[in-house]
Amino acid sequence: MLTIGTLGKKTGTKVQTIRYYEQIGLMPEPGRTEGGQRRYGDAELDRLSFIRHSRQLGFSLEAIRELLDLSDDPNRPCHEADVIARRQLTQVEQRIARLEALRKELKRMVHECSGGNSSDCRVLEVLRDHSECLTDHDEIGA
Amino acid sequence: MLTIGTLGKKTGTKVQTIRYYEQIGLMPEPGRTEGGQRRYGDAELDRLSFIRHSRQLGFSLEAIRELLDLSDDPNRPCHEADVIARRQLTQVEQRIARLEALRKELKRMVHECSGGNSSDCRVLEVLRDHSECLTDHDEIGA
DNA sequence: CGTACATCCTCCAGCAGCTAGAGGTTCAAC
DNA sequence: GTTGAACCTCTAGCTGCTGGAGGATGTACG
Repeated sequence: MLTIGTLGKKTGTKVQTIRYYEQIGLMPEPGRTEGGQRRYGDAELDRLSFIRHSRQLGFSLEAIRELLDLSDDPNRPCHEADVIARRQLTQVEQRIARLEALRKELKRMVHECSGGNSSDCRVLEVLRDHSECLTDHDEIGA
Repeated sequence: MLTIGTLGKKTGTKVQTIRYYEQIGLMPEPGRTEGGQRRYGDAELDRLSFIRHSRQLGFSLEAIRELLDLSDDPNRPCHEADVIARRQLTQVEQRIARLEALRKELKRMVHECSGGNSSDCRVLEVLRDHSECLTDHDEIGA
């Protein structure tokens, strides 16, 4: 039986985060000691590891909820998990593409800086005037 | 003189967002009509364009605040703006690197899915067991 | 058995960067 | 004069946590 602190250490999760996961129903309500402290078993350890690992791969908590539901029911088709993972992959690829565009623009901006006063700073100038940009980057960064 | 709605349309900003920028001091308090409605001039249009464009390039509102301060004072050295832009570039590059690692992992996961039941789903299996991963990806996605 | 103190508990507030809605007023056109 | 779109303020909510106050519990040591 693990305390919440030990569980946190084993999974690299802050204690408050575990309680938060419980609050939003991602983690089950665990057993308690007589005094009211949470105690966890191996099932919870596995579940939290799954959650954490999914987070590291960038899945949203909602996506993780779906994945956990699938994982809980061994008869559901694998296809569903695959769809979620592919969706995540697409999102990651889109974000990379956007960030690449930003990187290009920023690099250009920075390289043109020649070190005078802000009155004739290329960085500020580019920010002032979108028309100097190579790409559209309509959507907001990140 | 522009209404807040027109200013929003010209800069691709929602009305509430403009008011939010005013609230946090990024946009100045504009003049008002007798009835209390905001009216904007060209200076505000330029300023908001600058803010929006910087956001598109991924700068945080805090960074934008610094850039605006620089922009407001033509005697400050360009160097400062350059430092901010380079910092941003570094952050973007780091995010790209992390996302590339995620992409690789997700791709591998997805390709291995052969379409059975969730009981032997590779996607779920990989999520369950971090040790199957190629990379470390300690830090959380995005 | 008593005590120290690390860890636990609940509850509430806050971060970025907006976004949405309620409930009411103003402006501009017809 | 009247309509109706756009404005106003205020509050609350989104994601995914994180931190702190103020107090209870659990365990180790003497």
